[in-house]
Amino acid sequence: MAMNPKPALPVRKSEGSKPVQRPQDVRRVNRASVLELLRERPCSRSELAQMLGLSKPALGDLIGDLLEQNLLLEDTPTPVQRGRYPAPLRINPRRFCVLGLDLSVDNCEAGLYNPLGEPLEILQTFSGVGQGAHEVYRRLLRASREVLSKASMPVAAVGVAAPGPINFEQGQILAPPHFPDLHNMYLVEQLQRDLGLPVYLEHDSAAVARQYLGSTPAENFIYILLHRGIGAGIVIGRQIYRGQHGFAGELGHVSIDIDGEPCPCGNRGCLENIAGTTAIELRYGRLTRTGLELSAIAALAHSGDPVAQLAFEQAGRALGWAAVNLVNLFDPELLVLGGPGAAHADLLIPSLRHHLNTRAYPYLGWGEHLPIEVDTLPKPVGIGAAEYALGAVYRGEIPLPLWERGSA
Amino acid sequence: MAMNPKPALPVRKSEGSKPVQRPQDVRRVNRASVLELLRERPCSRSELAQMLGLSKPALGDLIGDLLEQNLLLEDTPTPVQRGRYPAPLRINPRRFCVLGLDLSVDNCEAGLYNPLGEPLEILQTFSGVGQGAHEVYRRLLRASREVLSKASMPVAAVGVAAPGPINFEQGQILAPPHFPDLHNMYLVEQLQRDLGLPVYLEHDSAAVARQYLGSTPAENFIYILLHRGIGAGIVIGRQIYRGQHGFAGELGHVSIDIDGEPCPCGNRGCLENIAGTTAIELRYGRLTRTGLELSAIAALAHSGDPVAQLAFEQAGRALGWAAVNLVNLFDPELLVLGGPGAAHADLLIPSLRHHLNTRAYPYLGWGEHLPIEVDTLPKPVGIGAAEYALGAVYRGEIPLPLWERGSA
DNA sequence: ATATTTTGTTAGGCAGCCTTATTATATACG
DNA sequence: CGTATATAATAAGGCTGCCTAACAAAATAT
Repeated sequence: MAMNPKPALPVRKSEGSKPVQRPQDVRRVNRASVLELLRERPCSRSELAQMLGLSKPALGDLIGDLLEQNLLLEDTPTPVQRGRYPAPLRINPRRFCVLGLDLSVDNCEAGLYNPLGEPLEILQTFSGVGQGAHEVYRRLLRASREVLSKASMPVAAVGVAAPGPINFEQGQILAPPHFPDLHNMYLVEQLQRDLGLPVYLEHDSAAVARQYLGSTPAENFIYILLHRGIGAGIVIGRQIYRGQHGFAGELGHVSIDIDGEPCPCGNRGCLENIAGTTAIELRYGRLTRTGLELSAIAALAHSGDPVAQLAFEQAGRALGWAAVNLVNLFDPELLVLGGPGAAHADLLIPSLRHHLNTRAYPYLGWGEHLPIEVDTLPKPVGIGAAEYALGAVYRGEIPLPLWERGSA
Repeated sequence: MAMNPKPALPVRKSEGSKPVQRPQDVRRVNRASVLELLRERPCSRSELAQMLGLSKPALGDLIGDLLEQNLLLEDTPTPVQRGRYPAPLRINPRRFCVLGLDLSVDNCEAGLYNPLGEPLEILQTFSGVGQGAHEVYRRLLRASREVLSKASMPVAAVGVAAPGPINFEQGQILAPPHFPDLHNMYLVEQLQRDLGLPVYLEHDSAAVARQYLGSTPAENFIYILLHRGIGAGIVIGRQIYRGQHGFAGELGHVSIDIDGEPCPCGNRGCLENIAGTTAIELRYGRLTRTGLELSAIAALAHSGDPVAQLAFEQAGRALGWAAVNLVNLFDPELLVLGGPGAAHADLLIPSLRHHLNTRAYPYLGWGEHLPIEVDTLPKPVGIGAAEYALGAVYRGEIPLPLWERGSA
């Protein structure tokens, strides 16, 4: 089933920024802006109008639509200052929900999220790497159905994050190096058929970056996802950049050493063979002839073990090198470290920071001033996947499921 | 004069994509689209309507505006097929012109360009590196005024390309390593004052990329500018990406070797110290104890000199390494080589291509299929600078200068 | 009580697009 | 030569979505 030669259904391209060519598109744009602002915090009509630079009547009209669709709730006005009290508007957290899936090498996760992106119900299991496409997909579907059965509100869409590379046109996973079961799987088509919902597929690293957009005002940043591999979610103008073939951000396969060790990917000296979590474990293992897991090595490093510290330091140094190059190429506003490796960011950041401070193009000390944030959110990939689905609803790409009038 | 502590005039941010929030903005967007299409080739109203996906009446109306402003000319209908002949519309090449300036290390160039970006008049001289900010600016201004005096149509705006880094907010050149005369110069403010025209400042590498946009349909590509330094113009969705501080694309200071030679920029193993034109000259010089210029070395390489060939091959290999990393990070659709170094692209490309083919993330052979084009346009930087000014006119950011009615 | 301030709505208008119908200009062909 | 057909461009009327100006509502200040 995973090997269908061709997809039959039309496949949704996600995050498609349609051209703005007519007045109706303006409405779509403004509607999405309103919802994005309201995700941050409740606002009154006046406040929204001012923030967006639109007139009060225009905004009132727009809000009217959203209220009618029950996407927003209007709370009772609360005292603020003198003058009529503003009526706080907020997103209706019970209007609908979305399903967010994370299909990673060792994690198979299905979660329900409310319109604010908050988790309602999460089911985590193993993806079953090495047991074949059929089995992997079966687990994913089973988890999805189980979670869906618990939904207490209509489900609008599904977002799924998977390792790249991905063919977005066809909704097909191509050839993730550490997850051969998925090779050439038409994931979108299958899920759409089996779940009967619109499905949005995204890179895992793009998904986490998408998720992080919610908690940062940064316009241009790079989210470095540290796990066995290393991915980069590239955000430009608050848009995820995917590349021509949906392939951008393979930071793990950037070469740090032109004559380095060959990597299965074809390149040499790939970053992820030096700074990926597996690489850290292997390095420590080679030095000590043991086979500890990452967290154990981190614990040793914290308790002063110099070899364990070295293992992390070398990874940090390589990441620092990568960071310098990213800065000189992208000039981002922010770097974010996330994923399993980021749990031990305190061991990586000192050498990363040192490299960045001393080597990034030094004018005005942009290297020194570049903030590095650590994303500690528990399940960032699944949330990111859900965000894609949410975004589609916000942009009005998906017809909203019906709701029972009166169920505030 | 070049050291004004603060700029007084409001400085124009160039290429600012204003938000689309109201119906009028839709017009602006569609107007710019029409003009971009007509730059490629003359089209009829029907053809334009179909290409843009707009209705014929809407397009007719828009064209009416543009004709009224004399920005377009309507030629006599010519036989094409049966049915009424379409009236070809084209951009009026005599409606206005723009000034394009290139202030590079060894090139100081002022040119007039018509609305199609075609050069009308170009004056090339030396920038006077090492003679101080005052002298450099004097030369630029003098060349500008001399060229402007030859203008036979109203001048709408000025575009100027300079080496980075640049502070775009302030219109200030910061600290180009090879051109200390320019450090901290408020170029935009001075030019606006001295020329009395709106001025748009851009990186040299971004400018050439902007220029190349005119001759390629590619959405996402990277223009690699090979001169003493190496710059990258990053184009995403047919927009130049500048980075948070207008600093993106410093490809020359990406490190190819974490333990390589120190570079004045603070990093080690910088690409431009291996593959820049100066680096090639130096490498050949070290090997042969001579001091030839690049073109002489290239001539020797063509005539079979193995040392000269090696000097280019090593640069090509480093560029290939960079290309692989760019592909794995950006997944571009196209790479373009331009600038003085690109004149000898035939000596660089074989090893570059080899590296790219064997090492880029191999799925579907995207490395192998990635086209590499060589930009052979004679003065690409000046044209690129002019393009920025043209774009501003097309987007309607600049009030068009008056014209004498009747001067078709 | 009355003035003031702030929020939100109503009414009327403009811009820009669409659809449908009409006019203009050409070829094809009996 | 006249009519059918095809294509281009315009005209008329309508819808959407924004704006401004005026107004109604709801609170505080005095």
